[in-house]
Amino acid sequence: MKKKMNTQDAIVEAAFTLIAQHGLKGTSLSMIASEVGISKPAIYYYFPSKEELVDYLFHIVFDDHNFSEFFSINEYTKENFKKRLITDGIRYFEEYKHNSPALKVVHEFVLSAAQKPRYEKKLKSIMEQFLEGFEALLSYGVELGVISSKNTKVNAHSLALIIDNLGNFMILGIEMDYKKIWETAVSHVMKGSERF
Amino acid sequence: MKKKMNTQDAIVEAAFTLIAQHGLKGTSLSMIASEVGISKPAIYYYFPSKEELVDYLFHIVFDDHNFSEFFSINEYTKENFKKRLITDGIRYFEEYKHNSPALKVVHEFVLSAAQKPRYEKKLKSIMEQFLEGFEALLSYGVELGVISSKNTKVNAHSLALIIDNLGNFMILGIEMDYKKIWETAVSHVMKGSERF
Amino acid sequence: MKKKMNTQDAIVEAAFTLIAQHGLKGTSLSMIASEVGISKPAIYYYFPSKEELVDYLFHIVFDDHNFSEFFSINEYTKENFKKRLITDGIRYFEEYKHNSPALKVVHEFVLSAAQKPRYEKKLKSIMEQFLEGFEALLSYGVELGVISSKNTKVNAHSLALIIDNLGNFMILGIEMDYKKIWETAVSHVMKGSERF
Amino acid sequence: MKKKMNTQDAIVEAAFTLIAQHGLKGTSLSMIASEVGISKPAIYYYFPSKEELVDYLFHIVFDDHNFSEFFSINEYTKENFKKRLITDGIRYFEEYKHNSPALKVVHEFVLSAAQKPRYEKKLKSIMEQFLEGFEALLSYGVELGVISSKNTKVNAHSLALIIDNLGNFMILGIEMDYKKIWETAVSHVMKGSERF
DNA sequence: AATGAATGAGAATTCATTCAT
DNA sequence: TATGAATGAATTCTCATTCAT
Repeated sequence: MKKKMNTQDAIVEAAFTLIAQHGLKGTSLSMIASEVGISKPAIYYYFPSKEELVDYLFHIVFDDHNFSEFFSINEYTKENFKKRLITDGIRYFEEYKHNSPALKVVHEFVLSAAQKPRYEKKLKSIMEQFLEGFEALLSYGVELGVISSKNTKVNAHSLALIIDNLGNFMILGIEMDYKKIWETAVSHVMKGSERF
Repeated sequence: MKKKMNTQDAIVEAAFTLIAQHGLKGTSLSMIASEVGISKPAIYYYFPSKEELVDYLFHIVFDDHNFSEFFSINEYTKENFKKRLITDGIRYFEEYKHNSPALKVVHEFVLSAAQKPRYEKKLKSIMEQFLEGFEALLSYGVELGVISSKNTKVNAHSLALIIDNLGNFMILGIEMDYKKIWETAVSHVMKGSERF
Repeated sequence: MKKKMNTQDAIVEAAFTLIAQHGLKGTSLSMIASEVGISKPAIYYYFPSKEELVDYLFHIVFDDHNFSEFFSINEYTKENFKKRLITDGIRYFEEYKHNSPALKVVHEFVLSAAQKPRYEKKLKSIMEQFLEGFEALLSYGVELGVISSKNTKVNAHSLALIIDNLGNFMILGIEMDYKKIWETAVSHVMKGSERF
Repeated sequence: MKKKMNTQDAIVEAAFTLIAQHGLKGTSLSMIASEVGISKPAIYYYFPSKEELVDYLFHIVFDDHNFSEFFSINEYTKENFKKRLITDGIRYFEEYKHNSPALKVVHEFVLSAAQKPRYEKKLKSIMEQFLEGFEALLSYGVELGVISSKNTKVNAHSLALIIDNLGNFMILGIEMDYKKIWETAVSHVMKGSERF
């Protein structure tokens, strides 16, 4: 399957793996080159600089890591809403369990965002997109009459905060009843749950 | 008060500020030395290596950043429980607003934990302590009769996940109704909130 | 006319322009290739190495930049000698004003001559040719009876030194009364000027 | 004599020698370091970058290479003016014969001036200073009554052009009657020489 | 007639660290 | 309690060149 990757893909993959292991600054072009089995300058044939290689990874990661990738709003119905929201969420953070390098790399980007204004903007917008995804989903739930109409925004953000951090805690290997936590969080936003 | 800091403290403080700005790997001893106004080798008089300096910072950060620093369980009463939990929580993540270097450094450590097993363990235990803090607090609430007796652990973890991530989102400057989200989360764990 | 230059000429022209701008060592084959719009190895189809390309430029430059190109001895007469010498000289250094890349490249070669014995010889012979050109011209003037018969060689060299350096100063953009200086120099070698 | 130079001076000297031989771009820090017998980073202890090292050389060269270094106007009298001007001039370009690296480095700077605006300005001002030096000297000669009062500026510039280029031709090793040329040039500007 | 892919050598620079003083 | 001087190893990146196609 992996048989004969082209060099560019091999560079990208090696970069992912190594950055996941050693961090953005901790990964040098030498490391990548020797992982791929090519010479250092060969990388420059595909990417004009380390920065641009990292940018490329950034886009790959976040293009795969958006809300709609995990929660397809159009498949939600009145009947399946709660169940679907629960299972989609579980699917989302379960990915962390498999410890895909991409997810650790996301972490690296979050970190470096604090230092690189360019990333900060992009990352912020991705996060906001994520929040808006939940808002839209809950709004749709309100339309369907299955979601409490009060505080949609606050509820959406709460769900986003929880599910995002569940992944973070998972990476650290902290034991929690992830599914139960998520189920509870979802239940709180379902109709009949509001009392305040 | 700050007048004549001793060199060691000056090094530590400079290291904090710089790591917050440039990251762990992005901060060199040169930078620290010139920030403090001493020579590079002077740092070696106080710390045998960069690694040990970082270790020292690590301990400082996490000794100040523990649960009981923000939530003093013994001041909670049946009457003030909810209010207190809300205000203590707000106080916790409000600190992020002031953007204290220490908090950005925590982030750096979280990140580097993925790469340094030594940190990983320590960090994990700190996180778990944080979770246990919430568990203990909620258990005390159950005793006092103000907290739902069901799913104490799940509720405690939910609170921890939310409050921790509220800080993360704040660092990125994402606009949310932070207080409302926290109030809602607290309300969900108060007695009378349980229905499922 | 220039419409469809062949690749070789395009390489040469690009090389000229770029060397004039960035110097001999500051101009890489990559730069030339991308200026021409071809691939780097394509240059190797026309020139076996950078060195040989530079050699080629060297010859082009100095074949165009010889004495007789500017001073056609056979058009000088007793009557027009002074005037002609003045106007030909002006024409010579005025070319510097137009800042032709070729002239900056000459400079580069002069410089690199100090480092490359191969160029040194060639350059020296070109300079000597230039000096001999003036000697021949003045000798002819002596024959015609318009030029002081004393010190012909010294006078010729003086003229050569002045006219050559006028160009150098022009490149630097130093303001001088170039024409007056040249006129005065020419006058000094005309008959009747000698007194010592 | 050379016994125990300090490292900085050794770096500067090595840089001079090597730049004279291989040019500005052709001289690497590695070369300098190994010539001095130190490690590459040691150079960075003394100079923050190659550029600043070159700047330093630039200043050294031109501080030693100014008009008043060679022509001390206050030692010129009515009686010794011509003789003095001739001998000072000879002393000036004779220095080229000894082929001091500094002079070849000047050449390098002249060349690179075309590419580096920062150098261009500096170099231009040095050249202009040189021209003004001759103007001032000739003006003084006019005051003393030994120099033709006509065209002082043009005469000064002519002398400057000749003496400067005599050095250039000397570097190339072109044979000329340098002294005679200079003597003739000086004679032309002395009183009694004017006729036009 | 030209290119895509790759490389070895070497450039400038930075870093953590050492050691005599 | 510090520093001046120095270093080995590493970093990103560029360059002239090669070669199969």
